[in-house]
Amino acid sequence: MVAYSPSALKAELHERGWRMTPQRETILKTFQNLPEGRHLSAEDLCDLLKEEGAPIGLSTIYRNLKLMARMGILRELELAEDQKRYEINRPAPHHHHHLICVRCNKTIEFKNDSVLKVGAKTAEKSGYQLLDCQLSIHAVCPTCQRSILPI
Amino acid sequence: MVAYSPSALKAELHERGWRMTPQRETILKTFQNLPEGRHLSAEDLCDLLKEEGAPIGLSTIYRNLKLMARMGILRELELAEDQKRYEINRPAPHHHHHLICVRCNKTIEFKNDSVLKVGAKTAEKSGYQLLDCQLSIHAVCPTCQRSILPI
DNA sequence: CCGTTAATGATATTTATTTTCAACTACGGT
DNA sequence: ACCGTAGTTGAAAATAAATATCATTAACGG
Ligand SMILES: [Zn+2]
Ligand SMILES: [Zn+2]
Ligand SMILES: [Zn+2]
Ligand SMILES: [Zn+2]
Repeated sequence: MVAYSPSALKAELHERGWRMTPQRETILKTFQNLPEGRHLSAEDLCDLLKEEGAPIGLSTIYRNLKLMARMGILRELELAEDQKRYEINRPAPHHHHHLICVRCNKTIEFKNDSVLKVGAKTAEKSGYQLLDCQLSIHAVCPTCQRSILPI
Repeated sequence: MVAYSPSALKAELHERGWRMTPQRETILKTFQNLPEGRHLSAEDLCDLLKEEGAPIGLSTIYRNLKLMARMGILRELELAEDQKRYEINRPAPHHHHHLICVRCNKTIEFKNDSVLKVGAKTAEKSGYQLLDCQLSIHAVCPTCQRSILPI
């Protein structure tokens, strides 16, 4: 789990016989400039780039979100919703986890280095190359506990 | 996070004005009797029940998997695939986490009580009622590291 | 046993994601 | 700087997980 620059991405792509493209650089930079706590779906990103005047086709976005997640550059999150969301994958001390209300989807980020250490050690012990380590706590927030609305 | 019996499920359903049904009991018992390490998708469960001569409609299965996950009875897992998978949610010492190869989806379960404690404490500190706590380690398994096949 | 109302299940629908494929372009080689 | 190869893009079509619809069934309190 390392922080990526556009040139580092380019180098790793070339290692595999792949190419750097303006679209890939745009996507990487967009996530790097996103404030912490912002998690984008594929459509969110598509809309955001359109607004900023640098539109990228939705298929390309889907393809590269998956690619960059599998490279360990992005984290693929399932925040108790019906679509995947992504954020940049940064090492400690930026690395964090998510506490998610399963009813209203309100999400709180929190940090805990010991969990990250457990993840790194577990992967290493089995000879796995670590890409991402995420603790997801599914729970009911105080507001939803009070609400009468059913599960 | 408690272990559920059919009667405990019935009691909690009644608290909310809902009903116990044979289908709900079948689903609960099926997951309780499943060996550790078995994770079923909605369609897996539908097929399994059909084989066992106690078929349940797919809509009913989808509805109740979601319901029981939101009650904390089942865990909803995203095991690096394109569909959600479920398993019974049992407290320590059965509680476990998942190490997932993002390329071949091979999954290893492992236990770590300290992570569960972090989850419980984090939820409590924010006044959240804990339902499930899952550490997902996304990584590349030894076999896939060796393979030439691209990400 | 009855009446109310939640639950089921076959079907239709939605929608996130993937696939297809022709046009484009990154980039290694000349 | 120019080619040629082969990876990439993006619009459109296809796929499939998940949800909604709705007539029928059945749980359960009285
Ligand atoms: Zn986050
Ligand atoms: Zn909530
Ligand atoms: Zn498991
Ligand atoms: Zn693998």
